[in-house]
Amino acid sequence: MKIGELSRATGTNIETIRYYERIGLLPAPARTDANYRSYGDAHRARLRFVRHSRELGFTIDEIRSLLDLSDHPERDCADADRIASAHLEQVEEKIAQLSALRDELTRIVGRCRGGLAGDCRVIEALGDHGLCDGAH
Amino acid sequence: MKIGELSRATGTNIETIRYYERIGLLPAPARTDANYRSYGDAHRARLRFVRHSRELGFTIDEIRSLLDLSDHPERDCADADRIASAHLEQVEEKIAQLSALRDELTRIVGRCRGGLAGDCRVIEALGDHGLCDGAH
DNA sequence: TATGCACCCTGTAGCAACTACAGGGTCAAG
DNA sequence: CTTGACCCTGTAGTTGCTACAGGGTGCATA
Repeated sequence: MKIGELSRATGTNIETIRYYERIGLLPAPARTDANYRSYGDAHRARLRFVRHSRELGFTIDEIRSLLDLSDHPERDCADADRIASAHLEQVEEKIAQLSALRDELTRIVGRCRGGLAGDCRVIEALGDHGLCDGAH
Repeated sequence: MKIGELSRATGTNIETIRYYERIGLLPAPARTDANYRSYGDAHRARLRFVRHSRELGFTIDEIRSLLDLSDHPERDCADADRIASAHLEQVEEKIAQLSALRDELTRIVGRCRGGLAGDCRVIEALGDHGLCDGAH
C-alpha cells in the first residue's frame, strides 16, 4: 500500500510516517518505479504498535526498546515490564502534580469577584506565591 | 541587582531570564558601564509573576495577556478570570486523560507474568489496540 | 603586576515529537 | 491535455527552555 493508505489505515499523519522512517523507528519500505513508498502488512502492524505506544505516552526511545524486544521474542520480557512500570509510575506522578495544580487553580479562580484588574484576586495570586496553599 | 542575583532571588536560570527578555516577556533592564544588566524590584516582581504562572502551567502567551492586565489595573478583570478558568478546564481534561491512561497501563503491566518477550502480554497489548479497555 | 576565578555578554544550536511548507514529480479521469 | 489528487525531498517552524562557544569585566590574591 502507498503512504496515504497506510496513513488512513493507522490514523497517522503522512509527515509523521516519514518522520518515523527518518529517525529509524520504521524500516524504509520498498519503492515503486515512481519512487513511491510501498508498505506491507508488517509495516502497518509496526506503525500501529508505535502509535498505540505513543497514545499511551511512551517516548520514542522507550518505543525503540519495546520494538527491539518485540523483534527478539527469545529475550527476557522483564525489560518490557520494567519500561512499562516505570512509565506507569511517571504517569501517576504527573497526575498527582496536576491534581495539586487543579486545586490551586480552583482556589485562585474562585476568588475572582469581577471588577477591575487592579483589584483582581487572580492577578494578585499569580504575583504572590505566598497566597498559595500547596507546594509547587 | 545583577542577573545572577535576580536568578538566585527568583530561582530562575540565568539563560531563562535572558530568554524571557528576548521574547519580550520581561522589559530590557538598564545596563551598567560594563554592559551588565541591572535589575530593580519591579523586575523581580514581574519575573516572580511569570515563574509562578509557569509553575501553574500557563503558557507564555497566556502569561503575556495576564501581565498585560496586571499592567492596566483600570481594565476589566473578566479576561484574567476567563484565561484562568480555561486553563483550569484544560488541566482537568488532562487529568482525566492521564487517569484513563493510568488504568490502561495498570491493566497492561498487570498481565506480565515474566518469561520470554515472544509471550509477553505487555508487548502483545502494545501491538493490539483491540485488547484495550478504555478509549484512547 | 600578573593571574586566576567568578561572573557577565552575544549568538547560535540543541532537545521532543512532530507539523508545515516550498518546489517539484506522477498518474488516472474527463 | 489539463485538472486534481497523490507522492517526493529538504528545510524550517513549534514550545519553553537549556547548553555551549568565544569573548569581556572585576576583584582578590601571590
